[in-house]
Amino acid sequence: MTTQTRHHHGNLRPALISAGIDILEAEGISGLSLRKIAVRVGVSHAAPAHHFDGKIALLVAIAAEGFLIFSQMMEESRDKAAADPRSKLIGLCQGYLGFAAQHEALFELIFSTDVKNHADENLEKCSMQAFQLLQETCDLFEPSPHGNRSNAIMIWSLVHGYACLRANNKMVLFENETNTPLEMILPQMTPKTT
Amino acid sequence: MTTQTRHHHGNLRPALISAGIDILEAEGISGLSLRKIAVRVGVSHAAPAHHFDGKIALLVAIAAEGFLIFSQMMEESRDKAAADPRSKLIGLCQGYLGFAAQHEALFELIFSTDVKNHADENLEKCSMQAFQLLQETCDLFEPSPHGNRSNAIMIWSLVHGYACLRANNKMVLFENETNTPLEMILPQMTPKTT
DNA sequence: AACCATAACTTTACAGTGTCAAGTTTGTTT
DNA sequence: AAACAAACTTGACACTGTAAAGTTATGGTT
Repeated sequence: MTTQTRHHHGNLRPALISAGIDILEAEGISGLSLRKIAVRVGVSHAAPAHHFDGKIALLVAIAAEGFLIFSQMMEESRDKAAADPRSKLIGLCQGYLGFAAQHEALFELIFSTDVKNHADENLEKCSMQAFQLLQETCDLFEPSPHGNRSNAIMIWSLVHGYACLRANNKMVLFENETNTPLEMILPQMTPKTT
Repeated sequence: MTTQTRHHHGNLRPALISAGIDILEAEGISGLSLRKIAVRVGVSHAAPAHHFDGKIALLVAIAAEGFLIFSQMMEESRDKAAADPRSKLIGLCQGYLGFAAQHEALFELIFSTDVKNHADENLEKCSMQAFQLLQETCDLFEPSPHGNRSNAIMIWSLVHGYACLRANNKMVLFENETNTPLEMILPQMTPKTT
């Protein structure tokens, strides 16, 4: 009941995830260690082991949280956009790119091999939710003649690749077109008329 | 002149790079350590320090080598394709995807933050060469109304994103369309008539 | 109220990592 | 033959993740 220092932290699991995100954003993936997280939360270096089955499991939990922020930014940006399908899609993609730019390390983490190779139910749920947003926004358009979902695959690939290449500074190869807006590279698709 | 064990290895630098690639392909990025590389080459754990300024510098050298393989696969695949522009482009992109699939860890490395944040002349040269291939293949088509290079930006983003998402098994979300061929998502562009 | 089982956390220890400083061997130059 | 620089080794250090064993708090039962 009192707020004095207790032997039991009491809320350690979420605190570790939150501290992990902080360190991640400040120092990048390579600067993130279990022991640093433990110090920041004010707990012994072995404490995380009682809440996460190894470092990767903590990374996965952080990644799940990352997917939530990811979804949130995409949804918010889409909702702010005008009502027509193309504006909605561009808004969503701007959210995608915004997340990649503002949460560089987190973006790297959620698509990292470490995380992908560690099956986790909650992570699966959170990542599905993010891609569901993309899917349903693509569904505002007529399906491609090539198949129901090839629009979504194309858009997703396009915006993801664009985000990666921008993060890698590869776009500087294209001189001063560094900020090529989405409008230029998003292909024309026909909105549904329903 | 003799082949007996010498104190001096004599060819250590390239040997370290080569061993590094081997371990990388076998165990992934997280399994790659300087000491493992040293052991595999049959040299002391501190030997690499005399040829590379720290681990990252060795990773960068490996990445440069990776970009060479990358270019080689794209070029080979493009040259095997039919003569028309679209076939050439699809061939090149198949090389791109083939590299990402067959050299998963190397693909991850060459686009990693560690490597990108370490300026290196040779790496710059090798990566430029890879993207030059993509650029010149896109130049077989009429430039987009949005600008000279927006075709290349679009194609590059598209194929890179597609490669990443496939590597991350995210395509399973799209049921059995896992192997959606490039033809379906590559947009139509008008070949030059020269 | 006393007790105890269990969860939460600490302490200690260990193997593996990258890096540095100091030594040894080899090859080359003079 | 001597001197010197390059190539490599040895030993040490701080940091990492993980495991085992010990300590402290919590909640429930009687």
